[in-house]
Amino acid sequence: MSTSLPAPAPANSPEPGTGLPLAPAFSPLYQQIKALLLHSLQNGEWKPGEPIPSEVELAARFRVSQGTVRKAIDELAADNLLLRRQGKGTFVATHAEQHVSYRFLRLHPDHGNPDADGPAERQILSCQRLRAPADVATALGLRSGDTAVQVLRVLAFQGRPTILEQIWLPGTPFKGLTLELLTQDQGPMYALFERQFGLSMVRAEEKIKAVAADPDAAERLAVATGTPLLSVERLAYTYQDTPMELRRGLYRTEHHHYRNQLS
Amino acid sequence: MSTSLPAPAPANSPEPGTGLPLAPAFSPLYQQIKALLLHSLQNGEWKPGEPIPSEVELAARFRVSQGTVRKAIDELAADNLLLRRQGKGTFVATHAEQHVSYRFLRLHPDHGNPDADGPAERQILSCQRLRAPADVATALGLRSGDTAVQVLRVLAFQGRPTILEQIWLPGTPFKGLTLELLTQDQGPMYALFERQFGLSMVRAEEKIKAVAADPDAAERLAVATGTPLLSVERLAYTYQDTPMELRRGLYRTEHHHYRNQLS
DNA sequence: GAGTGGTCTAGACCACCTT
DNA sequence: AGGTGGTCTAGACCACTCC
Repeated sequence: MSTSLPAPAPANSPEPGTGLPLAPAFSPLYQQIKALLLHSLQNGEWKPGEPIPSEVELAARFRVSQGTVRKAIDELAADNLLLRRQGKGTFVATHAEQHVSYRFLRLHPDHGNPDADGPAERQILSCQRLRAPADVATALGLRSGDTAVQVLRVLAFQGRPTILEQIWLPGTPFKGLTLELLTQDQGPMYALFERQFGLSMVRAEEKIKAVAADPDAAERLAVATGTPLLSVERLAYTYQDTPMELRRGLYRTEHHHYRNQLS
Repeated sequence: MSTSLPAPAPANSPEPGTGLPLAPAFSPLYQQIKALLLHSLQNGEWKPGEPIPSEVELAARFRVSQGTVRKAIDELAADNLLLRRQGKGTFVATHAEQHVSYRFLRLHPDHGNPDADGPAERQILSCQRLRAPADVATALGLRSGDTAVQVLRVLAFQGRPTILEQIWLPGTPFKGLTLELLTQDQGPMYALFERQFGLSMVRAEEKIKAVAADPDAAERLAVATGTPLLSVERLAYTYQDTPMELRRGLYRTEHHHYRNQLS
């Protein structure tokens, strides 16, 4: 059998017209399947939390052996885009109904298990539509002057304000995001983004520094000005690897720490 | 064919003698192969940087199909214990001759690529054998009062002292570690551990906080007392998941940041 | 050309969940 | 019982590396 797909198959061998096979342009079948699955995910054909079709069904749809779709799904599951559950099916990953309440939050209490603090108390301070500052526009791929949504909020654990966040979102995809929506909602903000705007935050990069609390941050976090804080700048991406959120957080670390696994 | 191995096969079905199959005790063949490969790695049968036998050879040795050893190797490669190179073979991961000079160091310069700073200038401040403090002993699984090696060092980038590290190692496995050895060596410290002591650091956990520089750290890092610093406490493990190193680092972050990928 | 890892297939069987 | 994902096999062929 040929290693390319019937209908939407990308070129799999060096272009016959050109004499310059600069890029080998070889992509395995399962990678093509993976790309097709990714398209279905980003098109919303299967929504977060829902099951995708079974492996045999997908194999039939793509005219491919089950082993090949298995390998495609394996990679998507390794990237946490899909979730396999033996005997039940394969499900689209979601930030809602997750056992860990905040999938991307790496702050843990110093003592006890990750959820020892109980649920976070959340307080939205503001939600405004502004012209994106230059650095924000750059990070989010906006044109300078484009409008963006800025959200300020504080998370408290056990009554102690611990995280102050400044969140920037591109204005167009997030049209209709209001303070009411944010205030009434409970559960992770990323779950709300999935429900209300069909935007799934799939991966993120964080840049961490140690900074001194300025007077404003110090007041909101109830610490002395100059207290060392973790500065966590997160850029979150959707399926298409499009940056969709810039989040600047200040974390108190007297009773918590940022945890990371290396390998 | 049965799903257990001829010679050293762990029980694969509920024990016939007991009526309490509390743990299903089912482990797939490829997991058993993986465990055998891990033993060979930790026994030093194949050393860091060296190739392991080919898939067909391993399949013959274990009386198993190539696909099964493939799956075992796949998982070890995903954990960064092995490195596959098409056409050449599968190699034992190493901290030496790695393209990235420090596999576990997540500190990046704010501008430019990760290696824009050039090689780090390293200075060993001290290397002593001491009785392990209680917290160190606990972390390393030592008895209180056991002897440990403490190393202090500073890393500088572009002439600017940036990292101050206090490293604790269990005394017995690291018998013979001296200041001379550390000073004369070039290349990552973990590579020296592999060569001299046959100990491979395979994964690590880091706990990060923001702290103020105390007078001593401030002097060694050439900053003002009270300057916010990243406190990075790393516990590094060998193959057997045995903690083998406790490393407490203070990072300056005026021109660098700690980078992390979330998914 | 020979050896290595990488892909793809087809079929059998197993473990888990639901009905 | 029937569906789902999970394991294992055997064989064919492909891409990459080295001689």
